[in-house]
Amino acid sequence: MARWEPDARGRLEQAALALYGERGFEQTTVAEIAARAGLTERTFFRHYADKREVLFAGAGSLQDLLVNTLADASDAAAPIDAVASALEAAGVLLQERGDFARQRQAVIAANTELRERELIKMASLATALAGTLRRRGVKEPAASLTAEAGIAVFRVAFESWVVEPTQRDLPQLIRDSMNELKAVTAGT
Amino acid sequence: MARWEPDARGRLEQAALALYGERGFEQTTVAEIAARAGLTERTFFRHYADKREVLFAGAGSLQDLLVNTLADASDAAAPIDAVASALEAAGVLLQERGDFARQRQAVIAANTELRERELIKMASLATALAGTLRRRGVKEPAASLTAEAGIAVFRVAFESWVVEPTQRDLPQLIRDSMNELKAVTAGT
DNA sequence: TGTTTGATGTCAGTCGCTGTCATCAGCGTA
DNA sequence: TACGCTGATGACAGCGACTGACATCAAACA
Repeated sequence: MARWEPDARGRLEQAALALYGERGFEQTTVAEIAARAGLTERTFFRHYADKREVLFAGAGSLQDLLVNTLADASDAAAPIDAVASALEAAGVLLQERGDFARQRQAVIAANTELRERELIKMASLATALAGTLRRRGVKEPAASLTAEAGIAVFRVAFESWVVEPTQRDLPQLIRDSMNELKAVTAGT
Repeated sequence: MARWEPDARGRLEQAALALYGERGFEQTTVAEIAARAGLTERTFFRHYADKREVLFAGAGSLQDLLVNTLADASDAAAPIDAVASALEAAGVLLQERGDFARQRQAVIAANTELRERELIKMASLATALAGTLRRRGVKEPAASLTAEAGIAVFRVAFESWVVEPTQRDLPQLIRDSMNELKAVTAGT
């Protein structure tokens, strides 16, 4: 017989997403999240650094997927296209968790502090992509610019995917956005 | 005879920048900032929404300059080049306040919470630029992509300008970064 | 001269977050 | 079997960020 119910982290994440969605992020206390998960406030902070981080538990695996896909991309591909393929792989992952991703994004969009946290996670993705590009031989500032541009493409595509009523294909939206960026940066 | 010393906001900003630089952001309390400015903690929060915001008082005027410059750009210029000229104008402004900008940036770079705040300010700039582009007739998602790409260029250029020991010209760095982005997104 | 205004002070209170110590089922080991 | 160790959790005190409510009082105004 286990001493505690298993998967404390999962229960905390579920409780937090539900409460943030019902009452809003600011109107929810950490004590309430912990109580719904059958735990105490102190235990919440043993699992998550702060009240926001509980919504971003999956960021690490997304970053791993991005970096690994980019690292495995063909050397023949131009850096921007290698980044594009990595972004599409991330798009596939997010689309598989479609309902969860949309609910989570609605909560984040409703609160400025959560948007801040999301932005720094995106910046972390860009930094990781830039490092991988450098390991592939891309020099600075090309590596950082390619990575930042890629993340910008991803952000715009994800934004429209979340909002759209008709569930368009996220990887396709990413490809479209990338083509749009190329068109927009092409000289007149 | 004035009832209070004038320029409470300016004194708070100076005190905050100095203390954040000396002890670090986390090790500084709002009460200490207020005391150095000859005020109370409560008054600090009447001028700034939170402990971070005191470092971003100039963000509004920077955004105004960006938007106005973009709005006044020649209709003949491609959107990305109109954005580039606005970014260069912002670069001139920052370069004029060179020492202050560098000291401020060192403080921000040293703390994650401050980097989060800076990222959302940059995102706000991108949103404002995208709106101005739309008013100039650019459609979505081209407007958002152009704005986001422009901010990415600005971020990379500003980063290297801050770090560089030799004080290269910031507007020139922005032009170089923009050209690098165009090269990087050009098809193979 | 009386009134209003606006920036500030004072104080109490909530909540995010941390340090510290106690608890106790399960595990390995003698 | 008995014993000690481990690791996840609970309990509690405390700090600092931030807020609401009320008081103050010089300056501007009627």
